[in-house]
Amino acid sequence: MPELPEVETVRIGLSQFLPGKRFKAVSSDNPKSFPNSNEDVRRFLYKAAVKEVKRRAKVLIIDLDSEYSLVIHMKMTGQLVFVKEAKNMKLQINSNDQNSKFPPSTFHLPPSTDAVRFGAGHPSDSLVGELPDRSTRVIFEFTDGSKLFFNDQRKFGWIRLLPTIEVSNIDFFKKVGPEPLAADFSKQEFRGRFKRRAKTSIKAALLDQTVIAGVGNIYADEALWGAKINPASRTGILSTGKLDKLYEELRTVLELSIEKGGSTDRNYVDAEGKKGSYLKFAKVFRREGLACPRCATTILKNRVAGRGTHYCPKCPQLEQA
DNA sequence: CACTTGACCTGTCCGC
DNA sequence: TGCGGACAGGTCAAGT
Repeated sequence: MPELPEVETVRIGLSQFLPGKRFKAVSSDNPKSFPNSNEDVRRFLYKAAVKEVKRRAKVLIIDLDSEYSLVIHMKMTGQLVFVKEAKNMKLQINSNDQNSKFPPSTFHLPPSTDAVRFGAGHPSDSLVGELPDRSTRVIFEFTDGSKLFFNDQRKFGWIRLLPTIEVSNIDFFKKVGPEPLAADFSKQEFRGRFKRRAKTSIKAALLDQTVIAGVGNIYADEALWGAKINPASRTGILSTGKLDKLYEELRTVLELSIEKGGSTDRNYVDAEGKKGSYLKFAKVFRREGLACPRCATTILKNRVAGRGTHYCPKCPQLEQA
């Protein structure tokens, strides 16, 4: 999915457009993507307005003035794309999806309108064409005619409408670790979080959302390269100095990526449908077979913690010598 | 508990 | 060109 920098980029984008917008209609092709009942939608979403768009870990939270919130996890392939002004667009979503094991939603379908993309960059900067497309799972329409599309090829992602006060009680939020970019997140706390995971690889520990929030496969590999740590290293053998270096590198990499609008490997786009450019700056991710920017050794890719893992085999050794 | 593996889905790419 | 298998940015539930 979108990792922390991608979700943060979407949050920043949506924050420009959504506050004050009032929901008029929602449609969904798939209860897995949006399981709320029509009754909940009618009572707490329709006529509610957006107050604020927030993020915790890789999850977006849209607070409404009905004291309800939309909680959104994009998982691997989710996209949230805002489309301003639209007319004559066909809204029969996923009409070709005859094999779906879920019945079509009975949510009220928005009136026909015509898509005009808002803020779309040059076509080559966009992965999103006419919307809705066959990956569109949920469409929100606002009273001014603008729309928010939730596209999700693999259907792992979800959106839930919950009372705002219950958001922090969902299982994921009760267990998730601290925000790595929070001003009060210290090196000491970072080191301490890994004690529980001493016997696993540092890569598995970084990906564990209950240790630190928001790190995924791209930034785990990038931060470990920055700190000259082999991703397969057992967490327990890493020195205080090494973990401190990892703390610095992780924060640097996450901040740089937010500045670059996130990473687009395959599906990720920002709130206006545009790709992020961080991968141009990546040192190891998706660079297997190329030269390490530091020591020119060939970058390898293999499996660590069940995930494709990119690393320089030489840098950590040079460091120890 | 800590740790690993497979499942959830669809699409694409690669080798035969 | 077709077909099977591996793999893809993330969690979960199960197993040891």
